[in-house]
Amino acid sequence: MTSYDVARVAGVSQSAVSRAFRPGLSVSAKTKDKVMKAAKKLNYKPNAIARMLITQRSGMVAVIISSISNLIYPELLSRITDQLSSRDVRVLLFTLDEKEQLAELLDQIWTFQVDGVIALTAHFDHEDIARFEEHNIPVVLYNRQVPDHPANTVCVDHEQGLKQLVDLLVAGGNRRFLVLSGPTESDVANERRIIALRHLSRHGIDEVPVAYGDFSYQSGKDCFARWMKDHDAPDAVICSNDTMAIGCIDEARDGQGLKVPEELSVTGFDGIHAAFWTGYDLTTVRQPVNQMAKAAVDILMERVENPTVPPEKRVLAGSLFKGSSARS
Amino acid sequence: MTSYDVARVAGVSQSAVSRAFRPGLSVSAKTKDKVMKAAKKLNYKPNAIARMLITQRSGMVAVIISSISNLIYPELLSRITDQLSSRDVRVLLFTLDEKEQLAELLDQIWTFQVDGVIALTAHFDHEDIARFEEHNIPVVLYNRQVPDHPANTVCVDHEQGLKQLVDLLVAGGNRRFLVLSGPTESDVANERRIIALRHLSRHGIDEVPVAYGDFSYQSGKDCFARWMKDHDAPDAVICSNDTMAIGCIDEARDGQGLKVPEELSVTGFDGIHAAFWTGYDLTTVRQPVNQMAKAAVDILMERVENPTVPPEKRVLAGSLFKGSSARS
DNA sequence: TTGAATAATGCATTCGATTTCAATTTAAAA
DNA sequence: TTTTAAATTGAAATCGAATGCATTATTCAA
Repeated sequence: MTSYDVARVAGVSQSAVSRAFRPGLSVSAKTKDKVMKAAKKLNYKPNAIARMLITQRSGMVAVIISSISNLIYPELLSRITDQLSSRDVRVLLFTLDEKEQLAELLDQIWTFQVDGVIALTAHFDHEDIARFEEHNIPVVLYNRQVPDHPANTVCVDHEQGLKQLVDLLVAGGNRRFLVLSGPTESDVANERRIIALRHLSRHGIDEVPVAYGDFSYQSGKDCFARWMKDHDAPDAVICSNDTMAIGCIDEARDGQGLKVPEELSVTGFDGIHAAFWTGYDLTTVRQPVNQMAKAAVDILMERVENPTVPPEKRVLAGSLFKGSSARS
Repeated sequence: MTSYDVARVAGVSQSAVSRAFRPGLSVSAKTKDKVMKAAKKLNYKPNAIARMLITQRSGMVAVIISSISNLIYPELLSRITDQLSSRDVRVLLFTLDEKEQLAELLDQIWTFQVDGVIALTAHFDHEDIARFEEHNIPVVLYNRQVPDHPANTVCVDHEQGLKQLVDLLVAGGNRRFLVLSGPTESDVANERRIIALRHLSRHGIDEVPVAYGDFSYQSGKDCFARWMKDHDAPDAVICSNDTMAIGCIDEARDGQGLKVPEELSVTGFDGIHAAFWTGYDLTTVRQPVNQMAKAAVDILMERVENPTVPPEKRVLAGSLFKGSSARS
């Protein structure tokens, strides 16, 4: 079923059919009506691919996601998809586990002529961003900054969130800290670690030890277990994300026989669903996922409409959730 | 950068460029080499959209997902995406929360000319399947059967998995059961409930009470709490999925002060990551997500290549995981 | 060396809609 | 009723690659 078929049945030209289906174009009510009737009869729907080819707009946005197992991403992905689809834009989903796959992935993205990209991934440096600029494809990064390169970014306010978190822990009497960080390759991990250490230092708490995991539950468990082999238990463990914090709590309780929070405070970051399960009831900083998804889509689509709009970094405040996993 | 540009630089025809980029077509090594050199120089990549238009193949598969918050889906989605991308097929992601949005979603799918559909959703009846057949778009359903309508399906073997689970519980001395089911609108919930009840009955255990939730953590908690208001604690709760089971355990421990598994056995179904966290260590039936994702993609792509292949239902065995959430 | 069979190549058409431009119709103003 | 401006309309070009067909170049056997 093509627009020509509809045109024949409706007794108008093919151009008229096309115009009838695009809003705001010059068609008389009578013609439009004839076209729509014929279209309904033939069950005609305009072919999106032909439209993409001629308009040079695909109506698709690539969403690139690493480690979907990080539980913050499913919800984020869902929200982003909803936001985009309310603007009549589709999501082309790419997963990216290894940095090595990036080159191939970028080729795919060019050939598919996506209108824009939302990157929920760490495997993206300023060179990659530059390549998108060459192709005039706007990109929005999530919780990620590229040093020395202005880029569209949506970030949770780590500074503000971690300040509140650290203040709360110190006020609760915690003095001997351990920071359980994500890997040093991760900007988010580095930022969270450095900021947490800085705020501790402002309370006069220095030389705080750091153990490194990979954001996973298992690494939270293992890192804490390894630490406890050679050290006394700290008062509090500040984890880079909720998943590690949950691993740490499980290890503390079941592996080390420590009571949380009586003998050990544990905090997370993100506000994943599981953090609020009563078995954990994590003290954590919640990312405003809805607003962040909306912000990412808003920023992106504004640049899609108008490519000359300069890059923007939008920082959204997180909210401290006072659970029962930490003395406070 | 179009194939014409490359053709000019390489000193060949546009057809030659096209042929150089498609495998198995008749081009001499010399021509191919000239084309590739020119393509590299111009940084040319074939335009996927133009290709779609002429070949009538989009190289995209629609994945429709409801309730991404069901923790089995993120992993599944990730596996499916990997499987598809290894076949050089992209994922167009759609979320579908309300049945009402389905009509609009289907329109989108037609216009985008996807090569196939993988449906991780309950909102799909045989009428919808029939419409896909009309459009010659193959569909694979996940853990879902459409009565009286042959359809491509990948299912975990509920029968076998639940038999093992029930046998284990009975062998462990559990006699007084409660079934915590997902909603009756859900086929999966119905199947799991009915099969569990049947197997209990084979052990002479009849008239087992059922409470209904909606697969969510909160509903697991709430249902169990509500049940305990008017009843004595059962020996064991068989839940329709892991998330409800986790909710049930949290309510049992923190709300009702019951020891799991000493005073209450709780089992789940699915094998989500959180089920294996030591805080829960759920006895559950694990879906072989990798194989199921692969099976779904295999079945789908076979029908994409050859639309006359008849529908197939593939049932994969789950594996019983004996955690410490149930006496056994 | 010749002829037949095969491989390589280019021309021109095609996919299905959008859009410019010129022609025509309609509406409004005089 | 005539003139002018505005709104509709259709013809034709366009987006960028794939491909059937006819032509030319190559290979191999005789």
